[in-house]
Amino acid sequence: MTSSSTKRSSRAEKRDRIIDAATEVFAQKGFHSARISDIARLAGVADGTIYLYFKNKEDLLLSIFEEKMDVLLGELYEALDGVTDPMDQMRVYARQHFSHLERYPALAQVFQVELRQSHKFIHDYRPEKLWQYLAVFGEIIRAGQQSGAIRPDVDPFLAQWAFFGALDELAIQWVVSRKRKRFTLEQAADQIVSIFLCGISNQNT
Amino acid sequence: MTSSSTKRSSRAEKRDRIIDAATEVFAQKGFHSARISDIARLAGVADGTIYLYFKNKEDLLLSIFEEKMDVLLGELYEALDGVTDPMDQMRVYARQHFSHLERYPALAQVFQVELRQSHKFIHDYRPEKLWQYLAVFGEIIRAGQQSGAIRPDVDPFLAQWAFFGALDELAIQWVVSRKRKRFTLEQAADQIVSIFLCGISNQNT
Amino acid sequence: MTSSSTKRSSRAEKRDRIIDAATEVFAQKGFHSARISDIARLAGVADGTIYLYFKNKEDLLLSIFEEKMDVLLGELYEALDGVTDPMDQMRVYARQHFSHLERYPALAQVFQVELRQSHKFIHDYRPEKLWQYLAVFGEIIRAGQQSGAIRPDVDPFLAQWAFFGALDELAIQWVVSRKRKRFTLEQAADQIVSIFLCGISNQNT
Amino acid sequence: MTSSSTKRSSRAEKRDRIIDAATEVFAQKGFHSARISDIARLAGVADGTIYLYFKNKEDLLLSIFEEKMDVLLGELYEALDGVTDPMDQMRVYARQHFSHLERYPALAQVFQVELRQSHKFIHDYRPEKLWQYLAVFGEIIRAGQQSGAIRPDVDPFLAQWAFFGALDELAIQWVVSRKRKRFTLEQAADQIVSIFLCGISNQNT
DNA sequence: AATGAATGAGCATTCATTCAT
DNA sequence: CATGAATGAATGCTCATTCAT
Repeated sequence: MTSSSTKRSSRAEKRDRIIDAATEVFAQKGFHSARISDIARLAGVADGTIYLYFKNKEDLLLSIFEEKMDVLLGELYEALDGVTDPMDQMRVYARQHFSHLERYPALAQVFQVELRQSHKFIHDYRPEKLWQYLAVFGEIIRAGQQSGAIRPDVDPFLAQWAFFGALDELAIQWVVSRKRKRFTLEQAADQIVSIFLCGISNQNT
Repeated sequence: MTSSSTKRSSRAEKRDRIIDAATEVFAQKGFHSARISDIARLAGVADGTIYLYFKNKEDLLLSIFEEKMDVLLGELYEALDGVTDPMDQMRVYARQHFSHLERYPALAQVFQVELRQSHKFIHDYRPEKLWQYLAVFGEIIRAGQQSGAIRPDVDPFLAQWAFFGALDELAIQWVVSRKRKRFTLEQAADQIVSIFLCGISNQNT
Repeated sequence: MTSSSTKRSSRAEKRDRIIDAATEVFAQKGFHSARISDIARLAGVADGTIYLYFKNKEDLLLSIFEEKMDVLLGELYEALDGVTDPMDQMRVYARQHFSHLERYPALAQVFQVELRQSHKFIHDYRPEKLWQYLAVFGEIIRAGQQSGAIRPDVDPFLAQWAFFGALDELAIQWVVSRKRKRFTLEQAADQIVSIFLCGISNQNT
Repeated sequence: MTSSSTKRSSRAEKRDRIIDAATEVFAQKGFHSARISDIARLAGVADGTIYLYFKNKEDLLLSIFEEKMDVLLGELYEALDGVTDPMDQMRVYARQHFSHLERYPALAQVFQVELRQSHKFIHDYRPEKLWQYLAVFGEIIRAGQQSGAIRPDVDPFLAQWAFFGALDELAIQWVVSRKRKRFTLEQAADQIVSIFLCGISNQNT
């Protein structure tokens, strides 16, 4: 390993340490109450070092989003690999989404709660990674419509947001009802998929 | 009219003026950027006066929620009055929800965006009015299950959140995409209801 | 005394207390090392109160200049009152200038040293009060030229800056050589006036 | 040329590059706003390298003063070489002073403005090179007094500061009124010398 | 000698909230 | 009830300087 590659890897590693420390601290104290010095201490670096890697506190929050959305997207593609039936794809999509939140509780808190405290994220930011994530669902619908498995009068754009909204709301409720979980995410995934696939009406069965 | 009732009504009226001013200012500048003095000026009162009516800035935000949820609930009950078919009830529910947001854009901004900037609202607050609003939907489902119109294996609790999440997410997208709306809320309402009722699968038609 | 005049006078009085405290602290610790909290403590107000009267730390410094230049100008006019001979006027001008610095050592430090630490004062600010102060000297020259007492080939604009520069430099030297004064300001005033009036050449006597 | 002398000369050359870069950057952005990294980039060295040649940022500023005062002094001696008449010597002194500032505008900015932003330069530093520069003028006066050309009651110490103050103030005004120069330095030099030599009174001519 | 990544001290300023009038 | 002047807590960020390589 060359000196330059050592430096590069140590640089990336330090960046990761900061991202992870920030995720923990943001989850624990909330974005606004989290102090840069808290994050620095947990990451084992000086306050100023954070600013060598991130423009400011908000950029650090948005970087968590970018970084972890990459992981989430990667896992999604992997999970969908080989699944061809649109109904199965949706089930995999929902389960994978919730499974990720379940495995990374601090990240779940940041994604479902803290990120939305950021005025910038809500107002100015263009969360392209999220759109890409949603577009996967949109594509499932379009493909299903092509194959005739899905009703042609469904608007893929609206449907993907509705589906995501359902997932997201249940994820939020699951995150904020820390103590007494009223449901498991697996149950939730299956219900949502079932409703989206078949509706709730009894008339068609 | 007695002097005391005059005072009472003037007190209530002043409270309303503050609530409305706060809604405007929060919508315009965002919760965190909004200054109490901005709200006071718009309401035509002194800064300190606001603290005679509300405990603090966050209480003011939450009071908008409480106050306006009452209106929203009232309108919902009114709109559902006389509608008996569960399917029709859901359609009315969704349309009424969106219609309200459409009529009060500043309030929509506060409900869909600013309210969620409040650490307290997200973490500690128990938004009972929201639960009550959701429970109306849950009851529709339960009644439909009683009458056999709705599948018995649908969990009303999860379904109400999923439905609300879908409505909510589309409402957010509609609010934040200020300039170029990609859809009307009426379209969105009908799609969501259609999907919830019948699902997206083609197999049953 | 009406309530409003009481308020006004207490307001002006508080402003004065802050100005005086700032003068002391700036003189003692230097502009950059002086902390707002130091000034607030000495003035007997809260840190934030200072910002009700001044835009920021630099504005506070420049306000000392404005405020005290008014006093300086007032004293100058008073001292020149009734003096008609240009030569006498110049002598009065120089003595009055130095006498003021001598009586207010903290202010002298601020005027001669700290004010010039302000990037804004040097670069952007238009010290109109200073120009007015200088213009008094320029007028003396012009009047002297009218009456024939002063050489017509002297450029009043250049001469006023040269004269002020001489006064100013000696004032600086007097201020910074805190411990061992090598001269009195009275001596200095007389020498400068003598040189300006008669030059240093021996040929004319 | 030995290797060591090569190194020494390259060392001196690098030091000069840093001095010149610092002069430019200080003149352009002001002492406080100038960043060491700006200077390093312009000099083509690493940030840390500057600290191999200078103790700190302030030392760098003062080193510009020391370095360039040597040049100024050298030029002054050269210009005065062969001039024997005290009156001529003063004229040469003033013209040489201003001519130097005119030829090196960035240096003029640093000398007339930025140097005085340094708390250390004003308070603690003993600018011996400046005293030496002034002493040349003091010597002219003393020699003139010996020869009878200059009034014996002129205090050479006060006169040299007064003369320097006049030169200095006009230099500052010339530097800060970047856009619209109200006078040329040549005019200024001649006026000052004329006033110092003959005074402004009309009575002696 | 040279590098440049890492350090960490240091503080002006805002504005929600209070309370004397 | 209403006012609005006064309060004071609370911290992100910069950048001169260091030092391991």
